[in-house]
Amino acid sequence: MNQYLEHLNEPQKEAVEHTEGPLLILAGAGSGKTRVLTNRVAYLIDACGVAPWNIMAITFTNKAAGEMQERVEKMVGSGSGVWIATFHSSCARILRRYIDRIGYETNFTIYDTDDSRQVMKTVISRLNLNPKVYKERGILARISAAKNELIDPEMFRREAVTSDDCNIADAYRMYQQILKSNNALDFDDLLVKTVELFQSDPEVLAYYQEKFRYIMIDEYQDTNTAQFLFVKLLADRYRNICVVGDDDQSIYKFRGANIRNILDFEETFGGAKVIRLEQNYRSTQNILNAANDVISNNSARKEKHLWSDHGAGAKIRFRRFDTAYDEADFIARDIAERAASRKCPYSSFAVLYRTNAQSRMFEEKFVRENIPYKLVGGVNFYARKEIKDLLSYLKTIDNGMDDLACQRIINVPKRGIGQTTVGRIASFAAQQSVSFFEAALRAEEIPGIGRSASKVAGFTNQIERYRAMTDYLGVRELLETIITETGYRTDLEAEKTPEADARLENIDELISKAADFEETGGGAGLSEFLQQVSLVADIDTVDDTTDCVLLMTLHAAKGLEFDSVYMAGMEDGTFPGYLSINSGDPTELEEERRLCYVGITRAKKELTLTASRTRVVRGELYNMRTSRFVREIPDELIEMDQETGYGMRRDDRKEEQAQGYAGASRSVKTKMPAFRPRDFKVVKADHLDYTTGDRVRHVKFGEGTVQSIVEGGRDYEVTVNFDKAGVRKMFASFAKLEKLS
DNA sequence: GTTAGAAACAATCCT
DNA sequence: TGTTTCTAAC
Repeated sequence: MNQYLEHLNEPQKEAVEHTEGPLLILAGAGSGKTRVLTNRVAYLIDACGVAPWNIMAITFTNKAAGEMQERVEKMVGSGSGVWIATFHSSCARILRRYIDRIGYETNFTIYDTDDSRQVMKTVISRLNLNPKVYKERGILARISAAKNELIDPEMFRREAVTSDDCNIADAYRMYQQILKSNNALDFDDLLVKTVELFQSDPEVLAYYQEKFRYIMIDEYQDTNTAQFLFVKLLADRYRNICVVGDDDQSIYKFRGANIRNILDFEETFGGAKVIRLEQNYRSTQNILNAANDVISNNSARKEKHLWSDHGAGAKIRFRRFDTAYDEADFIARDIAERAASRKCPYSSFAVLYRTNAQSRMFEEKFVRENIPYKLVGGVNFYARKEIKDLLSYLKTIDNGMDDLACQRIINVPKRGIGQTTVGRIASFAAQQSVSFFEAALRAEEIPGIGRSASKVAGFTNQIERYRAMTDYLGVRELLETIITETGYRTDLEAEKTPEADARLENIDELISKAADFEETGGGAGLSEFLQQVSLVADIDTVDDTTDCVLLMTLHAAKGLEFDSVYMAGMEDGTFPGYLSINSGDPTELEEERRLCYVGITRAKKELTLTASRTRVVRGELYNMRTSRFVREIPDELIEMDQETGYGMRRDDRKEEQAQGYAGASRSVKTKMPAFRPRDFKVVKADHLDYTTGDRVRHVKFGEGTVQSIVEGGRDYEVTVNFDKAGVRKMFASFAKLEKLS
């Protein structure tokens, strides 16, 4: 038997061997689809003699792409040449080569959400739209939705009926104009423009159709219309398309994912073969049963029969606490205890929650318990101010048309170029219809610019020098030059605050990423570096070599698995989120339920669900009911907590009536200001354990010496000279300083 | 032109 | 609660 068929079950084998024609693999959670995909690639190359460069595999994350690439290379030898990438990177790669055929330049910039918002702000003010009615985020959401459906500004305009829609259509058109004049694309454009390129240039399309004779798409249930068309166009010639997905794991409707893509696959690609993978190799039967019970409450889905031969395993634990504080505390301690007693690595644990805002408390508790952890998501590394500043330098150097990047750094670090000057340059640029940078080059011509002209010239000279340097300097060296010469580093070093130090660390990290890129990038240039950097997802930065607990949202956990999973915040209003409860659209609740299904099925051996009776949302405290999803799991699968009595799973009668903030309406929320978790921190201690001159430890700043203690009305104000973090003033009740003997 | 402090405002999930 | 924008003073 072929080596790539060994250790596979029957349907898996069938999936690997079915190489010609359209194939739909309905792969339940944990059914070994990644294995099937990698083996299928290897099988195509080794057994069918397909050239590696004729194969394309689309994965959901860069991380998954990297892992798959690695595994394939291990099987068929290194340098396989198979194209394995995400939709977005694939499109970026294609556009880097051919976008000049549709009127952009190949060194285009990719705008992130932040950049898009900036652009939209100008659009709103230029169109004189009422900013009270038209928020950037809202308009951008509409535009994004349109792009996902491949609706361009003209079509949007034609279909607009209300005056509101007309305004949005105008905004959409102007937004695209600005992007184009900046030679920039937003995330959605990457797909839209690639499809546009394929549709308008038969030569390019034919080239890629010929190239990608075998196409595989993972997580097909989460593709949107633009992605579907991209795939459809590419596969049209050879029709060797294999898609893998699970309709129960479709969790990206908000991003335009169209579940019809997977449901209609057989019709779209006539004669498609369908294979179901229903044996689960990941979880115990208890976990699987819980997942099945929850998901069976959804109506629109393909029935499946997932089973496992791993045995029943441990019951699912459910714990309920008074506050989210206690909840986080329990999870941190529980993990610490289990990791120690079982001698299992921290990386076998994960804490999953619905929203990033929930992560804060876990971080705090994990620091306190000394548990190594990695927070996935939150503020994206590349969204940090210092990183965006430096990247804007690179963008300005790389793409002189990117006005946004240029305006961002023209006065960073301070060069004495203020708003008024920037405004004058911008209007001159508009009037002459040149880019902002070009206008800056001709600063002397700008009326009223006065003495600032020389300052502007200093900036443009600097940028032009850097541009010349790109010929002989790599990205890393260029970055280092910028950081030193502009004084960016010295400015931060002079600050001597922990925040500035953190920024410096981030900058060093960026430099090492640049160095990394130089080593592995094969001589690729600045545009490629910037592209790679703009397309990294949070989850991509997780490396499995460091042993730590992962904290992340349920969305980010997709595709991952852990021995022990903690799902926190199992409350109506938190999860499912109140928006989905109050929307009146049952499909939104079903999507949340699928998210719950995804979460449960991440667990291999152990699943712990936790909830809190109260939760602070935007500074206000609400009473919470246990999540309906918890109640959808039958009693016999759940082990409750006897010791503390916190485990009462069903809310008692009274609580059932008490209105959580997810209740029928928002007005019935219960405010309990006296109970705010913050409040009992502000209670002044009657005495302090330490006094002036004592050595103390702070959870964040480390060790230091107490310089003075001032008794204030509500609290003691303590001044501490920390060894690492310097002198800090703080309130005793917040600082929780610990005396060192 | 720059800064800090106050007021206003916000609403998942992600490339 | 946390962040961004506005305003007033340096």
